[in-house]
Amino acid sequence: MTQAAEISTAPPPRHDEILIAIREMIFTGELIGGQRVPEKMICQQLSISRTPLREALKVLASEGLLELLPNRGARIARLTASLVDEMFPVMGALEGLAGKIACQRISDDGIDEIRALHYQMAAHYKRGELGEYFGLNQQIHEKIIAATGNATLAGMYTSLAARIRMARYRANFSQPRWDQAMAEHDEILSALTERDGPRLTGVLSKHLKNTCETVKAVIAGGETG
Amino acid sequence: MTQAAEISTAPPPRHDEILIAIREMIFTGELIGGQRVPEKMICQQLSISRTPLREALKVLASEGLLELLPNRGARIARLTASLVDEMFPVMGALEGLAGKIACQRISDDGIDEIRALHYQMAAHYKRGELGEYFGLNQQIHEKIIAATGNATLAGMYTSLAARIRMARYRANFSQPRWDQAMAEHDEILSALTERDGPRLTGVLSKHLKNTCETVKAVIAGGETG
DNA sequence: GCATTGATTTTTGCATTCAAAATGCTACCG
DNA sequence: CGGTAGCATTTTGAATGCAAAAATCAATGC
Repeated sequence: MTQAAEISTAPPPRHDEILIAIREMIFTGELIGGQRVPEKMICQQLSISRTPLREALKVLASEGLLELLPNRGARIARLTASLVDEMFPVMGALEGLAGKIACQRISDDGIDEIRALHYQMAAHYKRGELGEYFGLNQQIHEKIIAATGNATLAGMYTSLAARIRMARYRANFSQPRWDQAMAEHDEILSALTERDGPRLTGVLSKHLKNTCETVKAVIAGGETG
Repeated sequence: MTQAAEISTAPPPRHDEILIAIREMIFTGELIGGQRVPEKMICQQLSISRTPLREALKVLASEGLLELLPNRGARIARLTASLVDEMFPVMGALEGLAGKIACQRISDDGIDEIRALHYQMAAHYKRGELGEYFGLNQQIHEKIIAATGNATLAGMYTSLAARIRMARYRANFSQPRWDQAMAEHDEILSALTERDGPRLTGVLSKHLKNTCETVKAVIAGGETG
């Protein structure tokens, strides 16, 4: 085994980094829904040429994060209420499946990790730290999905979650809604601890329905981010 | 309104056609699992340059139909048993959701269309015409998904179905299995006619489990297509 | 005879270039 | 004054060209 083995010391492919960079620009709100994306601008901003950029744009379009208008360039996808109504039932089906499988397969250590994240999140909730709360919240949901050991499921979930993140709905996260969400998370942790698949699936579904309403409220308010 | 309006008389984007062409090459078995895909070869075959081809390859990779090895080109994805075990539960969740929604939303005409497809399929079954059977089978499942009116759901389903189609499992479709599948389809039509969502979901799930076993049998037999 | 090393060839990744479509502007006409 | 036609500019779509990495092959040493 004289070769460098599997550890890739090679420079990372530009194309992937561009993908990540643009996704980040969308999530941070640097690029917002409906906005056109001139290739030249992004090229200068990232110091790359148009070829790898265009490759990344095609992939992002296939993920639904932006739309390509032939001969008229790309624009950031706009999240409509009807799209949200489409996406959340699918999210529900995926998370429901994940809940069921996770209860069967997650290790005790895995549950402990989620519990740790949960209490961290609860602390941020009590201190009113919304940004930190959302970060932990996302991590918990991802951990549950990851606990299924199903990469296909995880990939689809992540893709859908990314499209919803475009809404930046946390801007419309009222205190009552926050209280409710935190209570739902208590239930989630409880169901997971008891490895009660059906209950976890039910709670996740309820949690998701409420999130859906919040997101739609944001969109209806004109903030389509 | 002097412009050409929405009717696109413009030449279709090469990039999309390439995508479709390569997908077709995978489904027809012209490109088989594990096989490397030299850019030059495809370029000559389709009479295009490498730039749009590479854009298409990136998209296909993001769809899971092929994998990109940095600096080492693309290869057709290989369907492993563990991947199939991942994909079918997700398919089940999606089809289950589709069954539920379809029963609520499908029009009577929509049911009639599926019924027509069903009887056509049954005729091919009786005549032992496997290829035609599979074509109709695919159309029926797609119709059920389409009846939900949920494009996000349909897109995810289609993407997963495409990856499974790579297995060309019809090669291993025994007569007993075929009899069983046809019986399941009778049940599917029946549940749909009665608009019995839970029953439809259950039948689709059973149908899918059997398909999963058939696909895995093909893979285990060395034919990874 | 076999393995290893080095040069050659091929292939990939990206930048650049060229052509076509769309956009914006100006001048002209009603 | 408003609208349209024509031209210039900008932007996208695709082909080509160039540099780096990988694969291939030959020669050398053991």
